[in-house]
Amino acid sequence: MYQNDSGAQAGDPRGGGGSKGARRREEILRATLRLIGERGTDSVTHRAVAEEAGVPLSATTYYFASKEELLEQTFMLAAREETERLERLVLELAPRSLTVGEWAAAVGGQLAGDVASEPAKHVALFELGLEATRRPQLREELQRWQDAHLRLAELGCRSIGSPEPETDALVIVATLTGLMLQQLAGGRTDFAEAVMRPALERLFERLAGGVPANA
Amino acid sequence: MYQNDSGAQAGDPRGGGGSKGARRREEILRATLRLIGERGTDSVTHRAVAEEAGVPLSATTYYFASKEELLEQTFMLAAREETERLERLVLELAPRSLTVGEWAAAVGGQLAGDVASEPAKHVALFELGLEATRRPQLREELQRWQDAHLRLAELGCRSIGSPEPETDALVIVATLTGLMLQQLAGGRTDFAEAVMRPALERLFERLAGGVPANA
DNA sequence: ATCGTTCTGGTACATTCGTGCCACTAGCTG
DNA sequence: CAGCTAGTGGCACGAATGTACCAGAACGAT
Repeated sequence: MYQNDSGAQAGDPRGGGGSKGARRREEILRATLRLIGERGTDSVTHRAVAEEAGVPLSATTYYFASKEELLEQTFMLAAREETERLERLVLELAPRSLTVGEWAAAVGGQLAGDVASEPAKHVALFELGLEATRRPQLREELQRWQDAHLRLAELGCRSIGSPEPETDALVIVATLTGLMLQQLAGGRTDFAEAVMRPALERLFERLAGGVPANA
Repeated sequence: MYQNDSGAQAGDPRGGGGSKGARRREEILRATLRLIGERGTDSVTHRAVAEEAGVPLSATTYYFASKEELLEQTFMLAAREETERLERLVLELAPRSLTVGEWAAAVGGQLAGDVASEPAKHVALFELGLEATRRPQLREELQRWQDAHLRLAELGCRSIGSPEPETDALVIVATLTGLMLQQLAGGRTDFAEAVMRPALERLFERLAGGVPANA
């Protein structure tokens, strides 16, 4: 039995990693993610996923005991990847002692770029986040995810000399979440420059202590 | 034919408003909202809605031509009500020239209270917002909704003397959205005091110009 | 080569789904 | 009264769904 053996996935899922079966498993998860983002959670059926992934119907029931499990695992994959990406960004930026304006530009640009280049993935993350509202197991994972975000934001806040890094991290994570949602819902192409950047510049600048971003 | 005649609903839907049929129509919409919030968009089927609303199956197809239309109308009902509620709050607070701390307490308390007392409704709003990502007609309504929020936030910003009310409104709406999402996902009972209030106090205080909230 | 496990791909089935249909009642207009 | 429209409620149908099942391929270990 391969099912329920969720501990076997590759730690490094780039290109050719993982055993043969693990790759197929991941293909299925990615297909699910694409479906959720493009056509909504309703459209996730074993058949639709199988077709999207290019595998026979039974492969989806082989790797995942039920539709519930399929959705859970999809969320965990997406959340893990997203956290890693964010982690890379912050850990790369933090030691450089940037100005607030540079932080805003870097974070905003990266975030808006990510959302714009993979909207389906981010829509799916929100959908799954809401799904987690109702499923205890997903809820736990979601909580871990939120905590990771908070820690990263706190790190950034300390790096710009925030006097209240914990509260500020709370505000920043909430704002970033809200902005991502706005970008997804609004669909404008100039979101990064027209909304995300100015909003973050203003926010970071004020939180840092009132120094104008371009001073 | 009653269908597609979406202009007929009551402007004042308390208790006994609207014609006989309009009340049933609204009952169906509210049942749908409850279902979405408690069991997710997937669980919205004609049969489930009918049972939840206490009407026969055919009533759902009589008042709404399709499942799509049912979801659209549900979103519009929820969005309209939510906007009205927010509008009432801001219009009541704005002329009172409150301090930033009072603003934070009022807005945060109200918002957290609303979310806590009707979590299903707010989950449903987010779900439908995501759905709007894919449906042009819903998207338009969502845009109007966002704009209303922005205008209200801008009004509040001017009332606390923000030097950049437009950008600040952007930040505030995004933050409130993110905080609501956090409250829904986290499920902690002390969210209002432990998270929402301090975050908003800090944010409002900084945006207003750096005066401590309790000064 | 032979065995056991992992994985594959096809098919079958009971259930649930959206929706169309129709006979019927309620309530108003003349 | 008749007649019309809005609204009601039960039922049926074809399509889609989750999932079980099974015969066999692939493949490492002995």
